[in-house]
Amino acid sequence: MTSPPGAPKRDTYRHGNLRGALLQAGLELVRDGGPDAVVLREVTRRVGVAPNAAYRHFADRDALLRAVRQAALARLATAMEAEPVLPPTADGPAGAAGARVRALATGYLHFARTEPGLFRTAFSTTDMDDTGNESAVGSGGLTAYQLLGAALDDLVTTGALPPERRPGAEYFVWSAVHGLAVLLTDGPLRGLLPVQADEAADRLIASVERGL
Amino acid sequence: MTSPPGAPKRDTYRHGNLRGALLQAGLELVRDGGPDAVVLREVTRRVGVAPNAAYRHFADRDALLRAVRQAALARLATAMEAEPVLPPTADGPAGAAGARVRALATGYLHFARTEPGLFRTAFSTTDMDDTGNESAVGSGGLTAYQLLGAALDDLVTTGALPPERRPGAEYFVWSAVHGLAVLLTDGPLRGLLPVQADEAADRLIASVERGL
DNA sequence: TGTACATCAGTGAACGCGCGTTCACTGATGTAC
DNA sequence: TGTACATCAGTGAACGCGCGTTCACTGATGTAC
Repeated sequence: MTSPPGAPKRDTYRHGNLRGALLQAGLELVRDGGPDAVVLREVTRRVGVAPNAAYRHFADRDALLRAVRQAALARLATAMEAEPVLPPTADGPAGAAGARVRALATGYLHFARTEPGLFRTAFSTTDMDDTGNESAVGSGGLTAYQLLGAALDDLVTTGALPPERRPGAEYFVWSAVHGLAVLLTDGPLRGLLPVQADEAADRLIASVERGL
Repeated sequence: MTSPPGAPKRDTYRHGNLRGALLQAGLELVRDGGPDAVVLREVTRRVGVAPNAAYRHFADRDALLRAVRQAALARLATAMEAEPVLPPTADGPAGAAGARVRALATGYLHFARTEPGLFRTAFSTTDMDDTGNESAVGSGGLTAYQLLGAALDDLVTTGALPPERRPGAEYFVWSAVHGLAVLLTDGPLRGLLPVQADEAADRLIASVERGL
């Protein structure tokens, strides 16, 4: 009467939280394998359930993948919030606001490099359910995009950023940081040594501040 | 004795340039569909040849995909070279060098937005055959990365960029431009109207120059 | 407290699909004599 | 110039695979009386 090895034991007929378990398994798969690793049969296999059981909780494979993507986006937001803010380089509230922006950028890059599978999944395209929607928020209740926007607003109110340069500023910051993250994670720069990547990240963040 | 409709006619037993034809078909598929659209059976179908005929010219599906990727990278380099250089904003060689950098960035973004499938394929990851290698060069014989490097060197020799800021500068410029390209093409910013995307691109390029 | 019943989460078997790849082959082409 | 032959590009048929999804089902749970 032993369960098959590696398969999760289950004593009740009902699972209890199958939806959550499927999502969790999806996240694990995605962690090393990216979005394509969300294979319905494999996900149910991991949870120890028949393949079609998933259809009680997700309309189809794509719905499951979307849920996994939202969860990955939420983790990104959480990682950005959690990144420690280093001592400001300048005094006063303006210096603090700058330090906050740097922390967000660092957190973004750190997440991408530590969790490349989750990062790739978070930005894998399917349809238009975007970063700004739904359950993509971090522990603070804001999305990654909203965190950045708020930090840039602070830059303006503290006088560190001229108001006329505020519009569209998030596209610039986001692009630079996202670009490096993608190049390091998935792209031609994936061969860089960690030290080199660190240095590239530092230089990039400095250049971004200068460019704002 | 009519050939099946849509299938390319072939009067000789030998194809003549099957390798080239397969590559061409791969590029067409990739153009709308990205790297996953390189399906060996579909490629041979388009060329009007038995599926296994491809194995005379490519070791396996992945080898074909790699060749397509190199071709896509080459087209990117060509597009960057071909982008017209706008009148410089400053006089002298320094102004010209700046205009050249702007043209490269604009060409990059233009290619990504005009040919999202090719762009995505060019940077789709498989193994370590990188941008800098093999047949990824444009019509001028340089890769995209080399074009950028040369333009940044000119910035230094003309005095527009302090030499101490030259090291690693390509990572910053490349990241910013690549990041916007990815966000617009594949990512959360793909919903932007063309006008908005244009403006974001202009602002980004201005910020990058400021940040250098 | 006990019984009848509706609900609905999970099952088991099956489907059709298109894929990449292998095999032994065929027959046009180019070369050696 | 003519014939024999080796080469090797493309063929035809078949393979095993794992996938997503559908179907009619079973049986534990929770509720109504």
